[in-house]
Amino acid sequence: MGFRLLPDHLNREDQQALLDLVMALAQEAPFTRYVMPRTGRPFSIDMTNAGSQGWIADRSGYRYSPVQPVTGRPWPAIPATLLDLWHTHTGYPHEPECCLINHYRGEGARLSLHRDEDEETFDAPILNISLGDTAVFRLGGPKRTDPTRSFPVTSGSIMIFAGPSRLFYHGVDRLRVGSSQLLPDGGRLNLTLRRVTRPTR
DNA sequence: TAGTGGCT
DNA sequence: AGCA
Repeated sequence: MGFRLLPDHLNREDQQALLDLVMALAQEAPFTRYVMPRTGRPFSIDMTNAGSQGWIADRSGYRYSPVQPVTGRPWPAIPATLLDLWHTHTGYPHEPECCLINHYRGEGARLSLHRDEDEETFDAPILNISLGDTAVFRLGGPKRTDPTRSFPVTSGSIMIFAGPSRLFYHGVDRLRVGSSQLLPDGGRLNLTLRRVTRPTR
């Protein structure tokens, strides 16, 4: 089905280096708690982005934006380290345009079952990197009613959603708070690298 | 009808 | 897993 989980793939130094990059990015593009379309209810996680396109949400819907909606400034560039990981693990012949960064601060932080489907193209895989507390992850199939399975995703783990799994439902049920000491204040960071627009060739 | 990146 |  094209889904791959690489448990504990990144060593401690690589994880720390990525954490430092994220903290630097967050100085330029602050983490924001978005609200859900229609209901206006807030998410339980904070988000920011790097890249030419950033994933955002507000009462009118989900979409990609070239600027941070609060500051109006462009997102910072995707660091070379992450571009390297993208090419190594996806083999996709074009650059990713979005690195969505989700910050799960602790108990109660979750992301219910959904698909990444706001992109113009689904040809490119999605690369997912976990830092910090272990997440109880849930993976389903192409329909929301398909059977799901759940499994822990630890700090330094990488997931690749390629082929059919690119559009599989997935989510985070909860954190195992305190399972990692990587983040100074605990919690979990998740980076998802995506191609947003269809490459012109 | 579909909601549904949520809640019970 | 089912909901409304």
